[in-house]
Amino acid sequence: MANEKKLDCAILGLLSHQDLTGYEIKKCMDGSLRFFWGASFGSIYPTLKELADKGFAVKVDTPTAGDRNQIKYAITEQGRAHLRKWLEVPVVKDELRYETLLKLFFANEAGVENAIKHIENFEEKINRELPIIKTAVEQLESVCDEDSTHLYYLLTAKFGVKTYEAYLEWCEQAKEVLRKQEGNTQ
Amino acid sequence: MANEKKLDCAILGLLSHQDLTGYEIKKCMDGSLRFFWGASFGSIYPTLKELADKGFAVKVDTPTAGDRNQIKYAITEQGRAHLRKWLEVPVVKDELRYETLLKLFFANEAGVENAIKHIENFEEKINRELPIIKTAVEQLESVCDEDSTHLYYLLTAKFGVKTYEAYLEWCEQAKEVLRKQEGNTQ
DNA sequence: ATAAACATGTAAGACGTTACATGATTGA
DNA sequence: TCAATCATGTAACGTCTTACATGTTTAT
Repeated sequence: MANEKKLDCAILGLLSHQDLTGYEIKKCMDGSLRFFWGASFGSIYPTLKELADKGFAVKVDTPTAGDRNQIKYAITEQGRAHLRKWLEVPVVKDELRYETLLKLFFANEAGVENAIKHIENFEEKINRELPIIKTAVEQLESVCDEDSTHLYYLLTAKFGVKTYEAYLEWCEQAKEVLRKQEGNTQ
Repeated sequence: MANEKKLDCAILGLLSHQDLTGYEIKKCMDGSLRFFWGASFGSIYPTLKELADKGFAVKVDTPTAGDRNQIKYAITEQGRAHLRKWLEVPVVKDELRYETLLKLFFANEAGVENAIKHIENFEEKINRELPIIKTAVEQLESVCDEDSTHLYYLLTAKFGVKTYEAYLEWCEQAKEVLRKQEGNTQ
């Protein structure tokens, strides 16, 4: 019960908000879920078929946009029940793999400048993403009474802002420490 | 070049600090790398063999503790070169999968109380871990001149403190928002 | 016309976890 | 003596990514 395939639940969750195609699901993953979840086409399409096989989702006819190759899926009652059951089970594990920190941890082998470079790359990426999330927060704050799904989206976006700001503070601090070191040994 | 198997590099990195057995490597993963990397025995032992096959590591005789079933590994010059090469390549991607946020994002389907529960579970876990990391920071700060590997360890630990504190702030905020909601709709 | 984005899918392979199997050593 | 920890390993299985294959539609 606790070890459901998570992509199943992620997709089912998206379908619980609205009917979607595989392509649109990918866009959600790269959009609102971007900073805490991800999936490739190569996993989305097969999973969507599995979901249909299990009766958790069904293809729906799209009268709109006639014969674009689209296949829209809708969640079924069974699918909704499955999703709900998963939601009620406690989280098993948040899986974090910061390649940046891994490289930093072993940076002794490659030198201070190299370490600073990794931190700067990380910082740049965060600086690119943060304004996007902040914009999302503002938009969501203005509409979050209309639909309670917005509220949860808002909370995850706020999580993004909090952590990204913490990242940036750390980057400053870490660079400073390393620059001092640079003077001493190198 | 950029797509090295990361566990190879993580283990090589640990071996660059000191000779280790598979069991000890696992303890490092569950210790100092805990909050940003992880690996199971089922991946460590086979990887260690692969590393030996490739000439990146070698078994070393342990005169100490004679015939305990230990197999200690040491990094070779080739292994060190491989590690250095990986360290010099920019980070490909930090992979974050917050199951907690995934459940929160779709919490509309299971209700406010369920959402609060997930946040509280998350909060508890962070509250358990944070003092451990803080202790590590203090210890590292007192010895970080002796050995520059300590400096990098310290920086990653500080990252942990920063982000964990941000998590906790967010938890408070998020619970407050949800408790307000609870009054309104449920 | 043509590039970008839309749209779906498969196959191969990499990677990792869980569960199992086995046994020694240490400390209470 | 008995539980915990030390210690190594394999097999089955699940999951995901990458690369490939294919074709349409839209906007410039």
